[in-house]
Amino acid sequence: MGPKGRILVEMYERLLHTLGPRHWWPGESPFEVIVGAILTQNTSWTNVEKAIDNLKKAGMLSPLGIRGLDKNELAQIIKPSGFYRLKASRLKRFVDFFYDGFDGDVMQMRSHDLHSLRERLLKVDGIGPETADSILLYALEKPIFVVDAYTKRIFSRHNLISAKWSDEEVQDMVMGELGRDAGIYNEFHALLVFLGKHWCRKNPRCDGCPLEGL
DNA sequence: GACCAGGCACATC
DNA sequence: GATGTGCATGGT
Repeated sequence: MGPKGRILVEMYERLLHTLGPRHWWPGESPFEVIVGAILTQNTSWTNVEKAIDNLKKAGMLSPLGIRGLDKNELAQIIKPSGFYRLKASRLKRFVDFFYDGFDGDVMQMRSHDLHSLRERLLKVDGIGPETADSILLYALEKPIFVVDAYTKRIFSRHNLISAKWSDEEVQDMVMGELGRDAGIYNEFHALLVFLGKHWCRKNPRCDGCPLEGL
């Protein structure tokens, strides 16, 4: 582990101790996590919750449910999450992929290795790097670190990266420094998002931030 | 009423 | 490779 790794560990420990474990991802089943990952693309989580509640009330929060729904009906159900026509198509394409490749079975999908799954997910139209990685980590418990806008903002603020780094470069750096550990990646990403949402946004000047001085 | 939110695909240079 | 645009709702 290099100097950056030591800063990452310090950052992780401080966040964990001050904020506490985040128990991510919110969702009662791996499939719900996957749906949330697609619906939250460039969208606030409160809007996603409304859409997921609608799906639950309609009894359609399942692979079969979504597969059986007409795309326009699905779009109406998930409307609060925004980009609803686009996301209806993306959900439908994911469940098609899920049945074609894995019989709609999370355990079967989980039995494949990380890198082949990532490649296959990225071929699904509407699933990009962050959505794929969130699915891999939070629904399938694969050891991959999720990079999002918060991650890059916080890391570059603390001089671990420059703003120019690609998401993949950031991911490689973190995984190289911390080693492969799904539990750490899970908690770390959750803590960074929590910090970004509940601290950075309200305190842009960083007064009293848990990471002050780092 | 602007601005933002846990992206992604696609066009253009 | 870098940059710009459409997609849409609901909260601040």
